[in-house]
Amino acid sequence: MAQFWKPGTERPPLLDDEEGILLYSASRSSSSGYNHVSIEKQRQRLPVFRYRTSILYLVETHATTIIVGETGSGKTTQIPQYLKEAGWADGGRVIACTQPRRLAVQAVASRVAEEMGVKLGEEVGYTIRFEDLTNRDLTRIKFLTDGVLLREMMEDPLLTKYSVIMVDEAHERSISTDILLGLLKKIQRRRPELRLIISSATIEAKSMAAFFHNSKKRRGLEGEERGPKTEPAILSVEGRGFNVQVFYAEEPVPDYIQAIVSTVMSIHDQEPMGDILVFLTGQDDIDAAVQLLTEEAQNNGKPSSGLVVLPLYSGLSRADQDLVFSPTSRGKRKVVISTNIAETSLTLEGVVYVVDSGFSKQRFYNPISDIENLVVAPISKASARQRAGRAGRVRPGKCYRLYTEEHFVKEMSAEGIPEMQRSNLVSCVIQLKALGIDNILGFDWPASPSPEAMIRALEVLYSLRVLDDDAKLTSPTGFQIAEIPLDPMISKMILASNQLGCSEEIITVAAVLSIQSIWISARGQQKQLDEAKLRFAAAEGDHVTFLNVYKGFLQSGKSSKWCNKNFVNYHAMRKVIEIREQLRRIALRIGLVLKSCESDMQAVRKAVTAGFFANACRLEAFSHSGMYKTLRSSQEVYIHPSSVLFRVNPKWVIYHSIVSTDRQYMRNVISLDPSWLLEAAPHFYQHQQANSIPH
DNA sequence: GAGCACTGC
Repeated sequence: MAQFWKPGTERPPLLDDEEGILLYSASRSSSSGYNHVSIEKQRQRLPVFRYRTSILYLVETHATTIIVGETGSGKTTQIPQYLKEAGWADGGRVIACTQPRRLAVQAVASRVAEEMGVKLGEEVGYTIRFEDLTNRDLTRIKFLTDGVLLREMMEDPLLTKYSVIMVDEAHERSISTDILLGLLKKIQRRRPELRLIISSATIEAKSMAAFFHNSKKRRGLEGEERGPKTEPAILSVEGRGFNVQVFYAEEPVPDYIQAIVSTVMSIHDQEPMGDILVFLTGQDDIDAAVQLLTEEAQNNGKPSSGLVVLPLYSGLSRADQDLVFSPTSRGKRKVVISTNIAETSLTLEGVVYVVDSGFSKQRFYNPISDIENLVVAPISKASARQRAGRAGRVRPGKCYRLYTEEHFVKEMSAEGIPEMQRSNLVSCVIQLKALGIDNILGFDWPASPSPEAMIRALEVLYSLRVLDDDAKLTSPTGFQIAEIPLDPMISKMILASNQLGCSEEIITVAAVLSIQSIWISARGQQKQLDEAKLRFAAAEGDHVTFLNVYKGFLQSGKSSKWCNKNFVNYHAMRKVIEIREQLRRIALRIGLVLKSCESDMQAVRKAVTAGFFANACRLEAFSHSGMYKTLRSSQEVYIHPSSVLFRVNPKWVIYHSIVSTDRQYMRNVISLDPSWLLEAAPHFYQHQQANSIPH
């Protein structure tokens, strides 16, 4: 059994994306009827209210204000209202507040509309992909995802309609937040009247302030006293979370699944009621832990019989995910074993105990091989605090860390590596180019990506004929591709389909490729899933198989029953329809002609080749193990067993992506004729023609 | 015959 001790008194700051929304709803339900508290009273009770005047003063006098706010401080819902009350939305101007996630945008916007007593979509509105609930003439406070605001910059690079832009959850450091921060800093120089509010966690506040501290004086303002101060202001607002007591393992834990089982069992046996949330890395570990714990609880006789053990990860069906939100019956204790999804994206009420493995799966990008890997790695201190905070939402809680305090203090980094420094930058570079940022290598980022990754992205875009010899966007190809909100290789495939007469089919393929999976994750029902797949399987490969599934879905009248019968994920298919519809509109806007090639799958395969020529592979001549080598760099790769071409092993294939485990597996594969490579990308393959491509 | 942290446009 794992042993813990308590080091002094640590009170983890509680960061949360919902920003007190749940506290509101709790007080509403408890006060319904006799103890009614007016919305105005509720607003005044929030910690942020005490800082109203200071915040307005700082925003008035500083170009950038950094707000450090903890859970339930109310900053997200209140600050935009304070700004509006102070006149920042007068004269047709708009106050913007960005969020990293769609759900948060919707939740916060509807709460603010309710508080202001206005109809959502009028004075208060929101915009997320596929959904614009704003009114050009009426909306004064607008919530949106940071990705949407970036897209808006393509129409209006200086974001002229906004008087104040609040970037919320900036400490999460997503790629779009970082690009946005870099661009907003540039806009500030051109628009001294614009005000920025950056909401951030404690650790990040100083580096954020340093980033926005503009040492260069603005032209025309030297010696003059007008205009806001360029040095950012920092203001801290306390939260409303409960105290969480933190315990560390005495010794390093050799097997964290086993440690989780014993820790959960001892909490269950010794601690008062309250649900347990366990953070693990991925599906495999979670399923193993759920099974072990369930067995343990059954063997352990009566004190443990009240455990309800549930897994939580994004690959679960919607129904299985919803189980973790259903209330437990009296005398039962819920144990949810989760990935990082419960760290920020989903909030579980009723959690009093958190068990933290100290690890998560993180993406790392290798610009040399151009491959992104998922690796189990230690989390940051910030992440550990965030996890602990999940125990203090309803009452004081406890957090059990399955690592030593020494490890926490000495080994764990203060904050995680920003996504920007762990990713392929192709989409990011094209977006900046489209905004007229020519000197990509000299761009002022909150965290600079490696030059290798930048150069690799420029190379890929050059090979796609998106950038010319001077690294400028080509016309029309480069500009058209920048308009399409997808990976540039997919966008290039769409453009090619226009000439090949198969755009109707290719936008379907593009929509399917841009979501996780269209199949139901079928643990334990693998055989049935494989059989279902065979009903749609096409000899050409996975892309054509997707077209068959899509056709079947339409013929069924978009039926969820049909989906379940065929192991197709109904929610994924709804998303495919939405994305496809958006792509259709964009295609028409950029001047493409929508045309079906009917049953000419050669056209479809050629279009795929036009976008993904760099991912072409050849089967090794004497290989019976299905080994392929990439044409570009002679890397050893294999067709993933989930592909319809697994064991079919056509001589030439193109893959959509690589999953690396013990081998490099190609996911989503299509066969091709190698002569198409020269047709699609002569510049890329000419020099290889002599030795590798037959003609 | 094997494996997919999480967002977002």
